[in-house]
Amino acid sequence: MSHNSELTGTGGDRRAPTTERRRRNRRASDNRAVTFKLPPGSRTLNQLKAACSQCSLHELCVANGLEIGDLARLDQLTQKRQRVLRHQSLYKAGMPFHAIYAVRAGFFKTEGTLGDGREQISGFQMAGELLGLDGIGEGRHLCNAVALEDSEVCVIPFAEIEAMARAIPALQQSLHRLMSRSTAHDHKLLSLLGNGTAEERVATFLLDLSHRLSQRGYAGSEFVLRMTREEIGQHLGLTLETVSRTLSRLQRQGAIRVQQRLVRLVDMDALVRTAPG
Amino acid sequence: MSHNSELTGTGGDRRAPTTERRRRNRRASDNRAVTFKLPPGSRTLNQLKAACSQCSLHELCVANGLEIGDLARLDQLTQKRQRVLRHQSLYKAGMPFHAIYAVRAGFFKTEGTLGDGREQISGFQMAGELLGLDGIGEGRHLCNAVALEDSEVCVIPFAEIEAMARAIPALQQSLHRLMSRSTAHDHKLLSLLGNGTAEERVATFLLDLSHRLSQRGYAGSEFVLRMTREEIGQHLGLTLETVSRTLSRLQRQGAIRVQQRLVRLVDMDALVRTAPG
DNA sequence: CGCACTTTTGAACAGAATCAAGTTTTGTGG
DNA sequence: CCACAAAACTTGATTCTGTTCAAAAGTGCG
Repeated sequence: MSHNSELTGTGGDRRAPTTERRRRNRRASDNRAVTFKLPPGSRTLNQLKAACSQCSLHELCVANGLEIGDLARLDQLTQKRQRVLRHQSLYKAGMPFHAIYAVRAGFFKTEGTLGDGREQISGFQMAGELLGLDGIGEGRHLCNAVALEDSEVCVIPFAEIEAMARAIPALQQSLHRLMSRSTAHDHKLLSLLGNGTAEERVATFLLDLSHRLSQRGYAGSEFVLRMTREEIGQHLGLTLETVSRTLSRLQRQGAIRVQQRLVRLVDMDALVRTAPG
Repeated sequence: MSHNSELTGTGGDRRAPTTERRRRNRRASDNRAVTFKLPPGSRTLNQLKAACSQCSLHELCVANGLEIGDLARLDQLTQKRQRVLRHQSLYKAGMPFHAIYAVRAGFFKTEGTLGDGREQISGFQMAGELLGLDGIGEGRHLCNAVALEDSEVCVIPFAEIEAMARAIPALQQSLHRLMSRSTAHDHKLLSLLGNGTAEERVATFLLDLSHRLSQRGYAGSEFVLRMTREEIGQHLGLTLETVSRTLSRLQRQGAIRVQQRLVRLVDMDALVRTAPG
């Protein structure tokens, strides 16, 4: 598949390959957020598809646990969509915080900068995951959310979902659960960066991706990495060379099979044994 | 004050130095959570002192932003106190999650274990800070919360504060703000562990402590570390030897003055220059 | 006073970073 | 469709920061 376009999840093995998507120019500097105008007529259809009640990611996202009636109310909030082209930012550090975002399709990274050149990628977000939670506290975003492929998000105005959460206990709980899980995920990552060897970090990273892809119905044992070696390194606290070497080593050990961005987890048990915990 | 039950904050420079606190036996294995029976008669007084509306940490904690009437309602929730002796656990990984906790006095660490010996301390919590947020997602605690000195917490039943947050928007917002800030703090730490040298990590750690102590009315330029070098290392992803060496180096450079647990930040600017970001 | 714990410091070692070169892949424009 | 340029990836050699191993000194408490 040359460049597959369709706002694919991440696996590439769920939807059939589709017609080529036209590539927009995407220079590294060209990262304004862009909202697409939909062609006239498509609006209604899109709204239908868009509703939480119709969304296939339903039970992974904020809608989890809601009754049918409440789902309909949530639909009102999540009408607004925003497309973000590859290498463009959904939001940037310093921008005022108004909304959180649920990834509908595509793949994001959230990166913080350390003043000098160094950057840390706090996480990668795929379909059904939330973006922007760290902006609540200060009323402005603290990191850049950049699409790694052409993507689409649901825009969820935060004040409004807060209001709705007051009326719908299940929504409130869902929101809290997601925030808490994101914290738990961060703590695991902290532990990994604090204690893990390069091999443990990479193995854990692959298993985490695999797990999240499985949850979304993609094959967990073979997938395409949406990020570069450098970005993996910025996430795991390693250099791109070390990431590359470690992937090669895991391959030599027979745990995985790597070919550029394509990864196959050949010996899952070996990976699990390699990962700590 | 025989066994210091004077649950001191953390500075040690706010209250006058007192008579030696009698050490309870504090074997590593002796870490059950213990709720003290208060001496008869003291109950009423304590409840009064205990109320959020009377609490000096008021604006740092969940009560922040509440109006006087709502504060009174919150007081109903936060009646329950729990003392935790040094080296005992407030909760442990795996225990069912029912409540979050606000540190009223004392000092905690939250540590996760990696199966093998390795441990990561995700954070240190001082007066006014929340404990247990990472348990919401799974309904059970994911780490151990251990008191580093005799401490006291407010027990906040989570289902009840959720209910109250539905009724009091300011409380809801306060809760969300605290969760978000904890995430933001984690992300900064991630960045530090991913990119920072030992010197940058230790300098940043000292500045963070200093800042939080200042917020609480303690001197930010001189304080007593409540944790061992090993615990600092488990937090920053360093060995205790490296922590010790780094503190010595910072002292040689004239940035700080260290004498066992006592730290004085002599040249704050130098520290800030050393810390990244 | 003695014992356990904590801290400091030194010396040797190891894992990842850095520096460097070469290859493959991808994208662009003719 | 091809050629060229840029980006991404791999691999090797060397360097360096922090770890490990080890010993000794300081501190606190019974």
